[in-house]
Amino acid sequence: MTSTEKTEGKRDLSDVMSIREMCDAFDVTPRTLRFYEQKELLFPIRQGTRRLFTRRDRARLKLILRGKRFGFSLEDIRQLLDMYNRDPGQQEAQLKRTYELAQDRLRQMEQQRDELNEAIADLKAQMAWGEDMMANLHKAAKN
Amino acid sequence: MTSTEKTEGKRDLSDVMSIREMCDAFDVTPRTLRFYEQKELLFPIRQGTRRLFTRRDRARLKLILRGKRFGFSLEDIRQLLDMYNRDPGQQEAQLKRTYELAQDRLRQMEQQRDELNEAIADLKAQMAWGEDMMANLHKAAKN
DNA sequence: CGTTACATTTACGTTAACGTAACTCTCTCT
DNA sequence: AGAGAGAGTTACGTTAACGTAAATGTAACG
Repeated sequence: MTSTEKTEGKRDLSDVMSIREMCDAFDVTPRTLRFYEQKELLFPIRQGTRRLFTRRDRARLKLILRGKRFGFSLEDIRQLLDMYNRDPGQQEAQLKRTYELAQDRLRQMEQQRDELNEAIADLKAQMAWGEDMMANLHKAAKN
Repeated sequence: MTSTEKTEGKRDLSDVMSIREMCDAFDVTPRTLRFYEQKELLFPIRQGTRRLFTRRDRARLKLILRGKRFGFSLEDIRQLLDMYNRDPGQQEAQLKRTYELAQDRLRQMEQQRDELNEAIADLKAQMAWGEDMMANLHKAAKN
């Protein structure tokens, strides 16, 4: 008991970051961290009124930011994160579900990329047309 | 005068579409057309209270929808459209300006595509990792 | 003339992810 | 004790492109 209290106490008090340290470390604003807490994406402990972000919070934040880069919404991310910390039993089904979500997202992203490529090609074509127009305008001006 | 009135009258009354015809032809909702009118992207004439969309409106709508595919905002599109119908004189500067905007947009789109490709690659890597996890879970279950 | 079928106007609602006041609280330094 | 630095809370603001509801109009059909 005493040893457990001691080690946990050590972990909680030493391996902890203030809101500003978090902002500097992850390049986010305080507002963002508070927002994520409100959305139940992070659960910093409180020292009086101050937030103290644990190792666990930092791990979650890393995943959150990665998820955002993948284009997942915060709500999607919250659900995924929840799955991994609830019911530490049936890991398999959860992993599978995550994998499927990732597959869906991957398909969306690839389709989006394809559409973007199409649009890029179209726009390039239009621009070539525009170059012609400009060239002709110059010729017309010379005549 | 009389001939002008006659021809213009013919054009305006025959070559004109109702709001529903427009919706069917361009696959948009009435709300969208009214919204575009309010935003000064379209200028349908009025028969009493009804809107009548002219050939010119249809041409503009085509450009609007194309612009949207390119990711331009309606406000951007309005400005571009305005340039082409105002001051039919200095076409050159306007064309150049449009061309530059298109170039900017093109760069944005290409960058966006690149970022998307990066994210896709990352996500694929993560998924491969997920597959490993699942495989290991199965092995662990068998032992 | 009643009803059906569209059209129109007006104006508030939606969504995501924070930004931005405005004000309070708590320390710490001097 | 005064002052300034940071943290915290509350709550409204932002942006784009329409959606949607409510009330009203009007044209044609039977």
